[in-house]
Amino acid sequence: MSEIQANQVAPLLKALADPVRLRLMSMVLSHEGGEACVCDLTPAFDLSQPTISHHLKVLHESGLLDRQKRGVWVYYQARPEAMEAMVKLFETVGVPIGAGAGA
Amino acid sequence: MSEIQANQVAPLLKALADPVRLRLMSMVLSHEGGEACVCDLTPAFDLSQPTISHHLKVLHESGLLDRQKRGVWVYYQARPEAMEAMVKLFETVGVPIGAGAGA
DNA sequence: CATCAATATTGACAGTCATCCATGTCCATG
DNA sequence: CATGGACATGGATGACTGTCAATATTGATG
Repeated sequence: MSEIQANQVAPLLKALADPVRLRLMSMVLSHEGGEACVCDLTPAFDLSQPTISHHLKVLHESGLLDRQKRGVWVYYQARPEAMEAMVKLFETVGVPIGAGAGA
Repeated sequence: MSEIQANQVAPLLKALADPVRLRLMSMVLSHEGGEACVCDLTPAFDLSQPTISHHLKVLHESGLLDRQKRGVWVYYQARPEAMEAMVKLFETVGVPIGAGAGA
């Protein structure tokens, strides 16, 4: 792995290397339609709304989540490459995605 | 993905979420015998020896690398689970491991 | 236009991190 | 036992991060 590649991959891993952001990704991926409104995500955490907004921004700016505003609500959806990476990651660590067949 | 799982996986990703540590893992994995001496690794970076030692410690303590002292030299080798995870990760981002057939 | 609800932004703060220099530890060897 | 080389540890420091409270922005609705 070249230095250049390392410098490209590391920020993506950094974006995922947080329990809250991992769970956010997981929730978006497993949510109906592959997308979730902020209002679906925020209540699942014991964190303030700005904090969740911050984490979603990190995931968005690192290219893992797409943003889409619909009316007053904002929907986030995993980008295809992110989805592939997350699925492989979850596979590796034994996390079920859609069904409940984890190790 | 449960909160517990997220709390388990995040530290592993955090350990990998650094360009230097990614390259260290890659170098150890692709090195002959799947192991590398610190003296093999340090010269590849423009960093001080203590800094490399620190990164190796992080990888070791997160369970990704095993340590083995042989005489004056210390050899690091990837643990099997780490190897699997890294291979999948490299697959996902298009990094060749042994041969040179990357995208 | 005034108000309310959903989300983002700003500013602040404590904690963590990557890095270095200096030094310590351990082992081989003369 | 003294020396030198390989590696680790400790301490310091500047940069970044996760979090919150307060506030701004935007869209729907009366």
